[in-house]
Amino acid sequence: MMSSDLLHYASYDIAQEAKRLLEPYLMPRTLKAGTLLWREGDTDGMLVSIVSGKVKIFRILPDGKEITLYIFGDGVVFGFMPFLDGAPYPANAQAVVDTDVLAMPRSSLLQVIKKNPDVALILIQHLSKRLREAFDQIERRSSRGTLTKVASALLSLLPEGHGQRAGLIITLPLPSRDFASLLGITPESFSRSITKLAEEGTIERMPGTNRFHVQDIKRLEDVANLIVL
Amino acid sequence: MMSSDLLHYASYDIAQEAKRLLEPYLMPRTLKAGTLLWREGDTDGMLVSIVSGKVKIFRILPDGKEITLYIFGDGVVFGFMPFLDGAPYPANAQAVVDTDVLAMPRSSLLQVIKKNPDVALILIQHLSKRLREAFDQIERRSSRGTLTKVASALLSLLPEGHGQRAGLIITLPLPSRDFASLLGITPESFSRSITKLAEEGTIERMPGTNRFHVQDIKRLEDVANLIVL
DNA sequence: CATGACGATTGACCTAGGTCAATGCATAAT
DNA sequence: ATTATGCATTGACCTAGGTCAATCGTCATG
Repeated sequence: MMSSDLLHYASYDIAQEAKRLLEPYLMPRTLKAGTLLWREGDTDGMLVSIVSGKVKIFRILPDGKEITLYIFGDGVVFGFMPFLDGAPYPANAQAVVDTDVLAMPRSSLLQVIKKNPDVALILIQHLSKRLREAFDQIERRSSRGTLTKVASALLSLLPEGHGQRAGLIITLPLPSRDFASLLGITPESFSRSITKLAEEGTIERMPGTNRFHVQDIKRLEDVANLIVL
Repeated sequence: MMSSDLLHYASYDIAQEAKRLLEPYLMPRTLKAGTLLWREGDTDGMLVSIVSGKVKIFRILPDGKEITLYIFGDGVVFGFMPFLDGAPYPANAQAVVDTDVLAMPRSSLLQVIKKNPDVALILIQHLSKRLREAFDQIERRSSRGTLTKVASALLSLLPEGHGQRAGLIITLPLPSRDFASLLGITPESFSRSITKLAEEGTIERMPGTNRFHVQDIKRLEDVANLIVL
């Protein structure tokens, strides 16, 4: 089963704890939209904690297409992989909007780990989480049916307890083009799926915004779960 | 760029070191082909080191299709994720052939980690490796062109220094059906790609075996690299 | 207001590859 | 030897969805 953390915000204590430990070494820095933090293959980089903004982790295929692995949002800590196993960054990182971060150079991180082994445990948990998310990505990209992908993606964006909340409004945290890429589909396909959902009354577009009003959440869940018949 | 470790054998010191540390706690066990080591969602399991055999890590989609995430071979250590972050196993594990393993129950692993923090570092390296491989999977499944996938998969199975070795023989380590699933394609598509490669003289079938003779390695590399023109 | 620019949307088209079904080819079982 | 079983292969078919191109909105700029 997919846990469907499509967008990544730091949820809980792990990130907090990590930040507390690392704080003394973190340096504030502002990244203009479009800035590359590092490229796939780079061996030198930094550990980053996002204060506000969004960073996209992606790969470029030989034919030039890019595939988005993650979109990281406020509070997420990342960029530590090369420190852990010595191998280069496995993907590119780019700020998709103006982004404020706290950053720490390679050397400092190694110091901290030596001094405080607990940091290692925290990193392990981060890695585990990433790995689980990667599995979800694989599943997402392998399962067929764009409609399904879109529906489940929308569901994952619903605010907290969607028991029968009044405000069943979904806000895309990204331009739909980028969102589509995160789902491994084209913007056109994304749009078509939205149109289909709108036509059958499951959701309603809110023109001029990246928002949708959910009319029939039960139906949306059905579509997401591939209930064929 | 993909590192293309399609099949996973323990390559280097990490696994050795891990095994040395864990040895006292490991119990030999034999798994008949088809045995499930654990299911996705299980919270209780074990850490496993393969002595001989193969284990498939896979997920089942809601529609019943299964997607193969890894095939682990001799020497690989795996199954530790739930211990690290407390969450359940993210996928199923099944022996695909009769397999001899050394296994360690959950409780023991926790003890060892407490006693010897270095183990944590080793686990980190394992996790990093897995994560990188997962990215490769994502890339593999996202890139289009079955021919490309098959060609690069075959290349990754070539024995060591394929400078201009005499024996350019590729042996599929799995029935082609399973191999196809690892590539995220159907057995039929796999077969078709092989046929195409054979027709153009790039490889030659060796009937009755899971083997192929590579005639034109340069060409094979070109195909793998998507060199369109 | 007019113009441009950028993204979302829609339509028309086309193809890669999944599905289903038939056939072949081996080894295993009787 | 003969049948049975299981997988690989091939063929025919069909569709999801990628690609390309045209249109439409919306917002920013002069």
